[in-house]
Amino acid sequence: MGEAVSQLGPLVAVAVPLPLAQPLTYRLPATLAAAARPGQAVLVPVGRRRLVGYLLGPAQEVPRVALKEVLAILDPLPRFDADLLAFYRWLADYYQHPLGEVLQTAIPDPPRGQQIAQERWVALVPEKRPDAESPRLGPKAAAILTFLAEQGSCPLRELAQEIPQPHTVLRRLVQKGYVAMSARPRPGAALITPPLSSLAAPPVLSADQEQAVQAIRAALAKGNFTPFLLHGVTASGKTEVYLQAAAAALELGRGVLVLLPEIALTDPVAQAFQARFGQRVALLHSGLSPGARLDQWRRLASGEMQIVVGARSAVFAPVSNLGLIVVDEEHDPAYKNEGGLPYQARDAALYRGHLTGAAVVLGSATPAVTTFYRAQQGRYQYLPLPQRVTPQPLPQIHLIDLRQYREGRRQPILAAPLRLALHETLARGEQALLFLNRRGYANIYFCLFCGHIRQCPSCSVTLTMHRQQGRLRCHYCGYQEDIPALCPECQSAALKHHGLGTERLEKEVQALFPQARIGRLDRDTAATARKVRTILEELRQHRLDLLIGTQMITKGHDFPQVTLVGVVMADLSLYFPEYHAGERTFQLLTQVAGRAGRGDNPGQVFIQTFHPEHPALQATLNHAYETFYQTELAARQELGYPPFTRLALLTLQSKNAEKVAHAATTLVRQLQSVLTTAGLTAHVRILGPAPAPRSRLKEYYRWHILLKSYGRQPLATVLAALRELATKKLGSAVTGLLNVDPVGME
DNA sequence: AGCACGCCGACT
DNA sequence: GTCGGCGTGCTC
Repeated sequence: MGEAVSQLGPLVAVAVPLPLAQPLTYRLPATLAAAARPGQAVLVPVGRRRLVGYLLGPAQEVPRVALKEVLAILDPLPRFDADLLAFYRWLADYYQHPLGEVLQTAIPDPPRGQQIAQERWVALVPEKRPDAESPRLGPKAAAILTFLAEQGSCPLRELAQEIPQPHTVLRRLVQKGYVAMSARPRPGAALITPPLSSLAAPPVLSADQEQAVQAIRAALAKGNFTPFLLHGVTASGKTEVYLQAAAAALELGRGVLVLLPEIALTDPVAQAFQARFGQRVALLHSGLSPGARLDQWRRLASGEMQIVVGARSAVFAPVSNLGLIVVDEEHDPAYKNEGGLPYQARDAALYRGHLTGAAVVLGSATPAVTTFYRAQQGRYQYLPLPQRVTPQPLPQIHLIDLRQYREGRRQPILAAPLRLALHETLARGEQALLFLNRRGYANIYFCLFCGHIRQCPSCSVTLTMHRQQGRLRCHYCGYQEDIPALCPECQSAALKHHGLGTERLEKEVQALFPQARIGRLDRDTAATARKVRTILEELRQHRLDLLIGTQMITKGHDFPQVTLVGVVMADLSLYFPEYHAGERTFQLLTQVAGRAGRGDNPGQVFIQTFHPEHPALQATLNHAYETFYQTELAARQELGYPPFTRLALLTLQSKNAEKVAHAATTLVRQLQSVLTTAGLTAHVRILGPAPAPRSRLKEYYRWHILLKSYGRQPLATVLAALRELATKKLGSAVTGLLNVDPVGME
């Protein structure tokens, strides 16, 4: 990144991974001054701890604070330059998160959480054991001593996992001399180099592709921020446009950032980039160790590699002289990070492009409503790719109204038309996919006698029955128990299950088609990426006739012999607690439907639903993106949802039910008065407080406050005030989580 | 986020 | 007098 020699004085600002609004100030010892550069990882003392922080720049003396010294520079190569820092600062501001935590999320070296260069260890002092003479010890003190006697010395962290909140007691044990505390360094991570591959030549472009490439080329030549929407149906050749745009950027000496919703070494887009550009491509995939990830960063930052391909966190990568950003499948919800820093990688990519004057290409067959709206407004250049580059027609889609296919009093899992189509497909020796977005056997287990429904003890959800494992499991916190033989409430044996998951679907379909070779792909059968590949490979080699699966099957590559796709229950995703459940359903179904007929034989898609009239389903039926978009946009306007408003969702949580409820009510009142004083009552609406859809999760009671804002600035004002209120006035037992531009409402 | 300090009720 | 639970406040 060609860092100029910095003029760092004796005082420096360092961002540390703590929820602090401001960086901390340190003295730079003379021995380090010459080597110090902004962006370097440094080791600093914070309280009694030592943390890895990042050097931001020069600082002023802090009144009434005795400054400590930077202990070491951990790596001479800066992790970021001034441009990247500006981007990180914007993220911190936009998502209302401390800069130190943004850096922690963005930069690979401290991989996660509090990566402390040294950790505190505890051990018994051998010559000093409590005996009959000693004062009596409490149960917690005794537990600590027993634990240490068994474990020998161990990190304080491990002790705290076993014995919660040991600090007060430990302090006294140390004072008495029974326990000793010390600091030990942590081991580092090894470096791994990525594989190389031979380079492929570009194919000839269609007229539409050519036009798209020319438009992007023109933007690159100007060097201004230019956003594009590349709207192309499945198999319309988006990847080739990305590749040639990347080649154009490289010719101009500019770097390329490619984001994919998920990434594995086998990802077709990732492979295409490697095949075309070889060693110039850094792959940031989930399988990399922290050390290997850092190695890729170094090569990018030094300019040795000019292209990075990765999942959402690659948006933070230090590409030098960034000129082109590609966000493939820009509508995909995987771009939204939940937990930690809840950022939207696609939105962040747009802002990064704005900062560095890059062309930003958002590609999708089913663009997010928000994205398409901006293209319609002329804020993004619209690049349509309406033709498939392969000769196959789009698959024929049938909606099955489940209400019309009851058989007596029973509702069959597969209605007659789908059963028939499956039968014919299998008889022809072709393959089929069945999609059901819920795993397990059944999702409710209850007592016919007293009505008791098995629920998770820590969450307000029903337990899902997993019959093969003989367990009831919570899909939110991982709690599990044996399937009870008798009702735990009334001891009755009249226990019954209800609802449908992939495990039961597999069993029922196998009973219908005893000869068929059936596979299942969900998180139960394919916990690892390798297992996913194995199952998909079996399908490709036609060692399976039928594959049943959750969303995981929507993301595979081409399966030329799959000619039938069945969606078993489209309604599952239609009624999620999300303002864009309709959009998600449309995107999901279009993607699933695209799995049918990728080879020589035409494809058929059957979608089972109780609501065939729903606009999202009608639009899927007719391959009518724009019709769907118009309906959805009108609904969003009516209800005041994005793109017409900006949302921020505040979740308050606590193990104490009364305290959260009280804190939520108080906070809403305070926010209302903030609105009134700021004169923003017309611009921002506060909805709630209301119990969250999952009102209890992992033992926490949860309340929601939703902010709806017309315009970006009013929301920023309120969020700044909110941060102030939330850090001071929530009460100790209540924590607040802020999600700017939330996707789900869970 | 940790981690320390200090207040206060419970118990020897 | 200790022990230990819990709330409060700080970290350069």
